[in-house]
Amino acid sequence: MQQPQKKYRVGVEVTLDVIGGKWKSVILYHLVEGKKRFNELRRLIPNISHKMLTQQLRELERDGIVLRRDYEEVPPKVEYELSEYGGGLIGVLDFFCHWGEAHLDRVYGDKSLMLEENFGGSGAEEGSE
Amino acid sequence: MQQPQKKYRVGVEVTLDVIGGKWKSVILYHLVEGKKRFNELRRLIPNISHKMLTQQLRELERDGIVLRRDYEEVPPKVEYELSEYGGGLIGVLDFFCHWGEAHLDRVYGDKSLMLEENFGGSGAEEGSE
DNA sequence: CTGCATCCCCGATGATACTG
DNA sequence: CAGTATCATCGGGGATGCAG
Repeated sequence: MQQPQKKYRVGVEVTLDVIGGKWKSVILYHLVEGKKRFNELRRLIPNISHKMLTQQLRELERDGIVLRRDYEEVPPKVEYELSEYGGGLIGVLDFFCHWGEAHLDRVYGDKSLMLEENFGGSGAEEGSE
Repeated sequence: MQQPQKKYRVGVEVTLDVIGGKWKSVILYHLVEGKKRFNELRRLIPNISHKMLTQQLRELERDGIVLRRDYEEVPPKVEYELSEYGGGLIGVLDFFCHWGEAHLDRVYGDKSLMLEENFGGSGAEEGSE
């Protein structure tokens, strides 16, 4: 979805470009729960790199899916949230989550075996607010 | 979705692995219309390479999304179609198509400018049948 | 804390050739 | 016509460093 010159043959391709990246929908999935700060998202998606998160957020922002609010303070504080337009994708994200779990269940018989355990259960929360 | 060892954090990731590839959903989109032969799909998706189509179809088949029927004749004749299980994705595929077109409209004001024109209009059809 | 640029590697993808 | 294998390439994405 970078260059307006890009041509598509079917609407499906467009949608995949917007939310189909390796991380896009995972980011959106977490934003459905509410506003999230940059590092908050990094903790929620431990496998994503700093660079990727920035990049994907930029694209989602450019496409109008998420809103970026910069509090312009020091230290920097930025929050990301689903835009109203992006809210139209919640239904699909929910379906994805549900379908994916059911698929694991169908294929392996026990989805719980496939989902990684929680990573930050050690109470490393920071109450900077 | 190759190795059963792969771990996921959220169902969303699973779904994206199954239908989120660059071509998966486009292939499925065309299969919604009905059975399609291999080269028929190649014509419908002119930008996909022979190898990619084969590979993606194999994965979709392995995941139970599409059914492969080999007529075992010469010349070879193979048809692909959406499985009953894969049919559960039609709703999403339809949504993707619709949402994608609306998105182009929203972003550029005229989606028709973005969709490539049909590719085989030069009458180069071969009536081998 | 958040963001941007650079370098670099590896895997995804395409081109080609060969088989049934 | 359909499938497989091999090789070359391109770009996605990770690691790192610097800036505000």
